[in-house]
Amino acid sequence: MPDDRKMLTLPIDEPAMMCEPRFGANYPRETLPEDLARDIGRRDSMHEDMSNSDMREDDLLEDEDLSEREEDEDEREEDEPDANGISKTRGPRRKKPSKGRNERVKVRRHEANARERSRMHGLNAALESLRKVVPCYSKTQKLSKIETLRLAKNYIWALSETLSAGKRPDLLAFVQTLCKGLSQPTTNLVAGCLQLNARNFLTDHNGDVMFSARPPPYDSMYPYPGSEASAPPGHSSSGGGTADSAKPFRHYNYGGAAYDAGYYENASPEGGSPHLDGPLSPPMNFNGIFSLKHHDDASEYSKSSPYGMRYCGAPGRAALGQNSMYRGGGPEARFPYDLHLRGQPYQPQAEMHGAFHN
DNA sequence: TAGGCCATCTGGTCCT
DNA sequence: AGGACCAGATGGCCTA
Repeated sequence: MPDDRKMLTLPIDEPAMMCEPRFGANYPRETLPEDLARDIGRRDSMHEDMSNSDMREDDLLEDEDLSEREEDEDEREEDEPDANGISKTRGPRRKKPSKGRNERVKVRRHEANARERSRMHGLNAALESLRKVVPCYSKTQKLSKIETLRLAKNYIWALSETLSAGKRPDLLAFVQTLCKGLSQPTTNLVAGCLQLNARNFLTDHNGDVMFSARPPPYDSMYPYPGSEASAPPGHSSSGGGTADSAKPFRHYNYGGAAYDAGYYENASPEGGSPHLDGPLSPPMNFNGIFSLKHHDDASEYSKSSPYGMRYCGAPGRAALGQNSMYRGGGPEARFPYDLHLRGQPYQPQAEMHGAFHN
């Protein structure tokens, strides 16, 4: 049940994508925002009725010096013998914590709480960054933490599969992979982002996603020149969908690698990562592979990453970005994606955004 | 009202 | 000693 109800008590500046701040950075008490300090004070009164919760540490240290003199008296009160005259406590006598020491412990506890809050805020900021680079990002309907992590794992796995296979994935199978292990609401969300009929998804008791009908084929959403001509007759996809809902699967030749059905057949993110050699490691910073983001503010998304990546239907047409890891090389270096600057409008992508907007 | 999700507090452990 | 990290506990908010 993703929601946007909770508000951070501490405003976090949007961290640069893939450049998270160190968690639990030093958070000295005196730099606490006013509202946070107030919050701490409120909690103090709530939990322990601490009258001087906002006392500064140096004040407390002063107080501790003063109370040091009282320690002897404190110790005298300690270690009273029981009815049999035997001391209740054995071993070295422990000093009863002085009042000043207690205060100092409380202050340290508050500082630790503030650091912990800060650390968790950093963690949440990182999670928010992750939400933005996995499919179906929405400001209004946020994925829960656990679902974000699951979807990210599936996404990485699916992209790795794409890279390792070096051929064009089937949209159906791609979404199938994305939805593995996700809750039904999240599956519906992903399906909604993809403009797939959620009824096509059937989550079995193992949490695996199955399909009862074939959603619009990938090629219908990403038409490419000459695709119809290259479609082998009678070639159907692995989706096992109904014939009436699916176009005939078009065999796709890309750089010598045939794009065929069953791309993710029997594949599961749980089964370990696909084998990757050399430069074909999972892309860490390439997002929007299928431009499936569900953005409320496209301009913000544009700022999040300097590059977008679009599936390129036409082999060889890609104008790889200067920073592309696949840049250079001969025909074998061709890759089914092309990069474009996020700031530059890309018509097909804009169309896709429209298509994926509910 | 139960359950899910979340933020926060807290004490323990490990490391520097 | 102090900070980072972690996990359990707790309470609030929201939805089905």
